Amino acid sequence: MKIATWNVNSVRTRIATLIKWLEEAKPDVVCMQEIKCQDEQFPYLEFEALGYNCAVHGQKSYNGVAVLSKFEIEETLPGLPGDADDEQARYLEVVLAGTHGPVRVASIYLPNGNPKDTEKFPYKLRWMERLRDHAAELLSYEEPLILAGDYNVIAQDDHCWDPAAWVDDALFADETRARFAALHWLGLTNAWAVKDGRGHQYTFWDYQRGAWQKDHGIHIDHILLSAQATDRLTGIEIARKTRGMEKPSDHVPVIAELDL
DNA sequence: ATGCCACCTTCAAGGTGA
Repeated sequence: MKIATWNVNSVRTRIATLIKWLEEAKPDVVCMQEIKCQDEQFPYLEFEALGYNCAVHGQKSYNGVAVLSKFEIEETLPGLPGDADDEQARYLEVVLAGTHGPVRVASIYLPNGNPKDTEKFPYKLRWMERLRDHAAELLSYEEPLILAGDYNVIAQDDHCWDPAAWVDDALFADETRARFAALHWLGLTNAWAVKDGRGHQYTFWDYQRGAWQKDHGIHIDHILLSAQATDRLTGIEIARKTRGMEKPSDHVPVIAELDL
C-alpha cells in the first residue's frame, strides 16, 4: 500500500494538479487536507474516474479533510472526538479493506494556532490533547493504524531553515512540541524518522518571499504509525518536485510504502 | 520592511486564514 498525505490548499483550485500527480505517482491511498469545500462540492467524479473511493468531511471555505482509496472504505468516522462544540472539519478516520486485513487511516489537519496570543493557540493545544486521547483508544485495538496529515508542528530545530525565524511561532512553541512528543510516547512511530530521518527535508514552503526558490521551508507533514503498521513499513518519501508543478499547493505530499 | 494564495461577500476590493 502506497499511502500519501497532502495538504492541497483547495481541492477545486488544485484539481488539474492533483489529477496529473495521481496519474504519475499512483498512490493507493491519499489523505488530503484543506480541501476548502463542502461535501457536495467535492470533485468525486474526477477521482472516481481514476479508480478511487472517496470519503469526505468538508466545510465551507476553510479546513476540510478527505481520504481517497483504491481499497474499499469499510467505515467512515468524521470528526475528532472530545468536543461536541468543535465545528471545524479537521479529522476524518476510515477503515480500509487492506490486502492482509483492515487498516485504520486518519487524515489530520491540526490547527495552526497563530497568533499565539489569541484563542487560536489554546484551541490548538486542546485539539492536540484530544488527538492524544483518541489515538490512545485506537492503539488499544492493536491494528495497523496510520495517522497522516498536516500537523502544523516544527518538531525539531532542523525541521526549518532558520529556527530564529520561528521561535515565537505557534508551530515551534514548547507547548506544541510537548504535545507532539506525547503522541510518540503513546507508542506511535514517525515514518520519516524511522526510514530516513534527515534534517532540512521540508514539506511546506510559503508562497511569499521566494521561500521555495531559497529552500526556506518547514517539515510539518507527518505519517505516524502504530507498531502493527511500522512492522510493515518499507519506504518513505517527500514528493518535493510537486512544489514546482503548475499551480502548486504550498505543501507537498509525504508518501509511505507499507506491506498492508 | 515587503513580496502569496484562496476563501468569503457580492461585482471591487477588503476581511480572514495561515
